[in-house]
Amino acid sequence: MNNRNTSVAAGAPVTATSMVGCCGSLLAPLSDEVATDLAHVFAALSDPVRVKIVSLVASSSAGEICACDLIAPLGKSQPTVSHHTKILVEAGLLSAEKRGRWVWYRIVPERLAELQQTLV
Amino acid sequence: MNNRNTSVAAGAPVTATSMVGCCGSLLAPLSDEVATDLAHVFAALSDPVRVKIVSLVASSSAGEICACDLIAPLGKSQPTVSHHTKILVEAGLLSAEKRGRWVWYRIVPERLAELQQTLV
DNA sequence: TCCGTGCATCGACACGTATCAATGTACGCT
DNA sequence: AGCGTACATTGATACGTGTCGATGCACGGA
Repeated sequence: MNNRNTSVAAGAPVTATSMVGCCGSLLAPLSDEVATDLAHVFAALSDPVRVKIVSLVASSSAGEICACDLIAPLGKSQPTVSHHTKILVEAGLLSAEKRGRWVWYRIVPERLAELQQTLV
Repeated sequence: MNNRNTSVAAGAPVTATSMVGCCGSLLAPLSDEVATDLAHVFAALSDPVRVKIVSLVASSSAGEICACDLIAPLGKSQPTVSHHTKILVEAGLLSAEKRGRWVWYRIVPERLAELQQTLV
C-alpha cells in the first residue's frame, strides 16, 4: 500500500480508442472485419495476468485501483503490468485516469456487457 | 459442397476434455488457476479464423457443419482449419462427431452460457 | 483387397508476445 | 531548481502460435 490517497488533483479520464465491436453476435454470420475486432477483444482476455487484472479492478472496494497496487498481487514487474494494462485499455475493457502521479483503473461495464451480448 | 449427406453410419460424439471453468466470475477475486482456465477459453476465441468458425457452425442451417465445408469460406488450408477446430473443441466451445469419413461440428451452448456468465 | 477421400499429425518457418532491466517522462514535494 | 516517485517506453530475449506442404491414418466404395 502506498500513501497516495492524500493526492487531490484530477486529470482527464482516458478511455478506449475504438469502440467498434458494439454489434454482431458470435452466433451469427460475421464479416472478416467484425471477426477480427471480436478476436482482438477476446485476445485481451487471453492472458492469465490480464484476467487477474480485470478481476482485481472489478473487485476493488472503491471500484478503481491504482496501478501501483497491481504489481504485488500479480507478482510481475512494473513494465510488465504496464504492458498488460495498456492492452486492456486499448481493448476498451478498462479505463485509465491519471491523478497526480498515479493512474487509476476502472472497469468499463458497457464494454463487458457488449462482449457478453456477442455470446448470445 | 461435397455429397456426404448419403452417409448414414454414426460414431460416438467427441466432447470437451476439461469443463473446469464452470464457476468463477471475471468480476470477482480469482485464483491463479481459475484465471488461467478462463484465459484459455478466451484464447480459443482470440483468433479471427476461430471466431469465424464458431460463427459458421452456429449459423449453419442444420446446427452442425462438416469440416470440409469450413475450408472454402475460411480461405485456409485443410491442416490450418483442422488446427483451429481442435483448439475450439479442446476449449469445450465446439463438439465434434465423426460420421463416416466426415467430422461434424456443433456449438456447445452450455459452454457459451458459462463463458457469458463470467462476464456478469 | 486396392484405391480414393476426409481429416489429423508432423516438421518447418515466420511472426507475435510475455517478460524484464534499463531508460525516459511527468508529476509532486522540498 | 533539484530530487524522488509513479508510470511508460525501449531493447533484448525466450517462448508461443498461425500457417502450410508432406505424410499418416481411418473409412467407404469398387
